[in-house]
Amino acid sequence: MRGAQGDLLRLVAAGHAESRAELARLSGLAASSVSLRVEELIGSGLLVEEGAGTSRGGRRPRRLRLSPSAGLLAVADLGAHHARLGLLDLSGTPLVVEERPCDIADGPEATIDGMAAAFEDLLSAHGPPGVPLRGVGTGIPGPVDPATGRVVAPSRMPGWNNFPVAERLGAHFDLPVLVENDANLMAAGEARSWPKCETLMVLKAGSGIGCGVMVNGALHRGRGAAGDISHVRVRSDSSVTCSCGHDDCLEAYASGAALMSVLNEQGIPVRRPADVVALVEDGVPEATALVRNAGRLIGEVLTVLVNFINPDAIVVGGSLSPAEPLIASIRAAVYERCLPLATRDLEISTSRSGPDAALLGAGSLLLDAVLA
Amino acid sequence: MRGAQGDLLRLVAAGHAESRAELARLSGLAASSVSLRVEELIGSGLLVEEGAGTSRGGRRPRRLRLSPSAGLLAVADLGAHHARLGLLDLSGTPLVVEERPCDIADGPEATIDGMAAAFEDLLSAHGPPGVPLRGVGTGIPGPVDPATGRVVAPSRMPGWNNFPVAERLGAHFDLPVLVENDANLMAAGEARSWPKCETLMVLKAGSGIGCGVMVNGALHRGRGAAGDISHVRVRSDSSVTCSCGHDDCLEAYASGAALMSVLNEQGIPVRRPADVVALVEDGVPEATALVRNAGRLIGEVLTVLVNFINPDAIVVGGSLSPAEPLIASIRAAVYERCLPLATRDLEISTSRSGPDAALLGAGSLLLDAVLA
DNA sequence: CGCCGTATCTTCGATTTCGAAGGAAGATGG
DNA sequence: CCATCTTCCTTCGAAATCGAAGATACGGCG
Repeated sequence: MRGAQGDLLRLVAAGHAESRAELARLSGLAASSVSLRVEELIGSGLLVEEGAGTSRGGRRPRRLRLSPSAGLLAVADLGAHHARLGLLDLSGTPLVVEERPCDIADGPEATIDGMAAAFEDLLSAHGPPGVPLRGVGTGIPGPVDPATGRVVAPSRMPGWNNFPVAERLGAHFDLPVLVENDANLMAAGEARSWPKCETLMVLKAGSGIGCGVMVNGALHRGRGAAGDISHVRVRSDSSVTCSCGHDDCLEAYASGAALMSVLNEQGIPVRRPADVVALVEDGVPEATALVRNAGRLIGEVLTVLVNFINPDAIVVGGSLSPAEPLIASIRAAVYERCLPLATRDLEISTSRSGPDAALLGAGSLLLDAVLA
Repeated sequence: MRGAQGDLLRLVAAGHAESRAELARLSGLAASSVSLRVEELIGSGLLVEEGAGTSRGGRRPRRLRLSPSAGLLAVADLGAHHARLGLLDLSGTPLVVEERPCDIADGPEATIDGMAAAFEDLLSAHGPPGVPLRGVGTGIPGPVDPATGRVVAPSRMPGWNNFPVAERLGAHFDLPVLVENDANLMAAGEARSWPKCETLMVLKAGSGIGCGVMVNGALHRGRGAAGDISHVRVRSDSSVTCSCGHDDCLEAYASGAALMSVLNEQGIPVRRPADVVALVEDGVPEATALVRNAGRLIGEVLTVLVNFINPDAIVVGGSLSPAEPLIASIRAAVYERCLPLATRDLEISTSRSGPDAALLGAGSLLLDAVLA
């Protein structure tokens, strides 16, 4: 499962290639070599041949797929008050996804151990017998040092600073382990649905505000905090001090948490970002105005980044993203203020991958580790 | 000169490898294959063996260099009122560099044809006989569509909009042609001096403000305008309308042109950005205050980008960059406002490649086209 | 229907690449 | 000064890869 052999598997698993001919084109190998190796992979039970594809004017290709028994990945997306967990096959297709309550305030040990136990539950309940688990991974709602798998200076995860999540998770499974920021996972997940995008920005608007960037098919990590936009200073009349110690951070005005706190002060009770969305859909003017303002502020920040990075698309996800005024005012700000060249073919839209985007992203990134 | 053979040449030319052993390590090929191919390349006169390198504990490597007769590149960096031109060998080392007056207001045809003539002059005066020209390239002080080599909506190049620079230049030389934004070229040039940087931002502060980004050793182009920061809205008391039609663009406050126009209004005559630098060095308070303010505004914009991209270094170049207060106030703004994780090992400094950075960058990018 | 063009996949000899072993040249350390 | 270690480079048989030619399968067209 290493080297060039892995490259072929990766191309099939990632959905880039479906036939020997496509593999030859994408891998750069000669068609004959591809055939040989595919035969080996089929022999070892990792690939299966499955019917025929559609003709492109000549003989129909024989479709290749990863064998369902090639392996499983256990992935999670940790939120503040709940975790989404799933089992994927090696091609990233979910077998099961479920949501469990879980409080990161319980501390890292309990949370990670609980996650490991939940993975075991899922495996025994839904894992086909004889199919090996090949990797585990999770998203974290805070900055993660990619090299060490540690949480670094999270603003909304008390007790987690510097905790070695990857190590703890790896203690339960002797397998490749992935620990990554949640917005980054969303970006990796969405990227599979935007195959023609060289540069993709994914904004996660939930309790917090996060952002992930894919450049040329790879996640841009920088030194670990890349994609952070929550502590950018915004233009504002009033002056609010953010938990980071600076004034007028985007997060202090436009995050779900900020919106909820304002609404609660106004006597409108909300407990989760989804409640805010519901209020907007019910036409509650206070909520709509707040969301619209949040979108404008986020959009103004994106303005700078769009001019600079020239993404092909911006995907807005997260629990606040179903609120129409949010994305509308983001669009307005970006299209009004950015350079024509940057916005000419820029698409700004909601998720194509749906609520499991982060889990899919974890699968996609884990695959690289598994097939290394 | 194609394929794997070219990869070895490229590694030597780019300065990444100096011996067969290094080539083997970096190319992934077996040492024996490298030896074979290097022998061929020496046989065909493209590589030469030159003395011995320094030992790393064992036998000394036999140093490899590109043959001086392997070829030449003719490169230029077009400014508003002058052009820098040079001849490089294939390893990017300059043979000659000279500056000529030249006015882009004369229009694209005259400017490009003049450049071609200047290249011919340089070749006949300084080109070693028998050494073939293998590529030509130039930097443009405006946005360039990388696919077509056309100038796109330049703000300070009247008459150039949509002009096919690459085509016009290619009409004079039947060779690979490179046309690229000047800040992008600077970024590519600096990257050679910052080998350990995965992500590098280069800010060009001259008459205009430009920026180039290198990600994982490659120039990030986006859809052509990537790196543009001049039309970002800045926080300001007054309100100035920029040539782009929006209010309070960075360029309208912090570009060399903007500083010069303010100084001239104050009765302090300046004609070039270098004059502003001279005033600052002479301690003229009006100039110093202006430059300091420009640095603060630029720094505030960089703040957003640093949090987002997490570069390993920011290089400040351009004709305004020798002014100490500029870089000092950029540093102050970035270090004060950015996330600790993003600034922890961030270096902000002036050019390591000197005034020829853009020419070196053109050489570096051209090499890829020549050895393709 | 049979022929042609096209695309996919396989066969097989020629070529390239690998990698283990060994020679060459220098550093290190008694 | 000599044994030993490290690194660099080459040699040569084994193995992987290529690529041209052919076999297979499909759509379209007269």
